[in-house]
Amino acid sequence: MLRFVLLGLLHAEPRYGYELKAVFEQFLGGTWQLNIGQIYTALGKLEGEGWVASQVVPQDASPDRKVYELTPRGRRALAEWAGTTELGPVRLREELFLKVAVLSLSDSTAARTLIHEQRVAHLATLASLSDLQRDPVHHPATELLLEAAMLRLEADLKWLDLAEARLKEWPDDS
Amino acid sequence: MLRFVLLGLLHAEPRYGYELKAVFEQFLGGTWQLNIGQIYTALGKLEGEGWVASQVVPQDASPDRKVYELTPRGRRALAEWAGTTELGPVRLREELFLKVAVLSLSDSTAARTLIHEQRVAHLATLASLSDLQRDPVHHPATELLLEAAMLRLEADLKWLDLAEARLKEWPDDS
DNA sequence: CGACACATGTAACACGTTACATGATTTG
DNA sequence: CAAATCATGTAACGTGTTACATGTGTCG
Repeated sequence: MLRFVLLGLLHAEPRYGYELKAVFEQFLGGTWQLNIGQIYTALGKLEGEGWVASQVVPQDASPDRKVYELTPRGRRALAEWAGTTELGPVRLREELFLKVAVLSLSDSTAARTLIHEQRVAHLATLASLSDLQRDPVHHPATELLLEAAMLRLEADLKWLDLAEARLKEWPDDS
Repeated sequence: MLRFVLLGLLHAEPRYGYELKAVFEQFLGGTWQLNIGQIYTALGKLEGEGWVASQVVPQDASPDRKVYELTPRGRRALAEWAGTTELGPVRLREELFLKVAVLSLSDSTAARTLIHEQRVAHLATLASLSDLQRDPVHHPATELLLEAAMLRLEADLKWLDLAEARLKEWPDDS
């Protein structure tokens, strides 16, 4: 996935690794921080598959840069990945959901505590995303991503309410 | 995460691997299918950490079973995992979001197509979850999980509408 | 000179996934 | 006997993550 996003960021113009890290993180609105090493291993793999080509560009006032650009095959791979609809049943691998569900099996008091704490945390996250959004620095696509995050947070908050109500209904029947 | 859910399922009563697979998948409402091998490697790791203890139980009418039960340390590890609130910024690593965002950079027509297809797919998934829900076979915790999945799907559908509207506003300014 | 930003890379790990191997017992 | 179900396991892979190593050029 990461590799395809890099591919997507290379679509507009050739870039080098160090730069890509910043572009990537900015594109994600800071919601996905990378270790710089990841960029280079990912680029190595992309090059191995013939999806990008590199070229060392000497620099006057800084170390040499290895600039990558999309190949035609890379362009095709990107289009194929991005154009593929997600089918099949949901993947329900969210820690929060599983924690509440598992806790409800054995210790509904702990479940309630977690719900309360998580609501506070979610509200704080929502607020910080809202602040981020107010900054008009972002690319339109980044704004979309931030809105996705907020909609999900709101959905999760709704779910926390629902979970709390359900826990009251079945006091303790593990 | 998988390991902790197994731990949670062992909280109620000791179980063996083959059984755990079925219990796990049922608990997740079928939204997380496992390869049987995963169970055994996970149990091996849990045993290595001293969180579960096993005991081979000979069987009359079937192969021997290796029954696992929670240790006190396992109980503590489970409580610590489940009781920990998720902090920090959102993790925005959803393929759908990234696909639309990446496509919007270069090919807003393709983005629109993806949005339409994904909406259809999401609605179908929502319907199948709704069917699943009508079956009253599930554990209350499983119902909660299914509702989480549905709330997220609804949020994602809302986002697809929003993304479509946004794409109309900025016709093509990569 | 030392600190810092710039720039590239490797090794090892964590976690989930798949494919494959092995064997006992029941049923047709 | 063959096939299906029950039951346990190993090896290898994919992807993301962390820690670590290395070196250049600038600025105070």
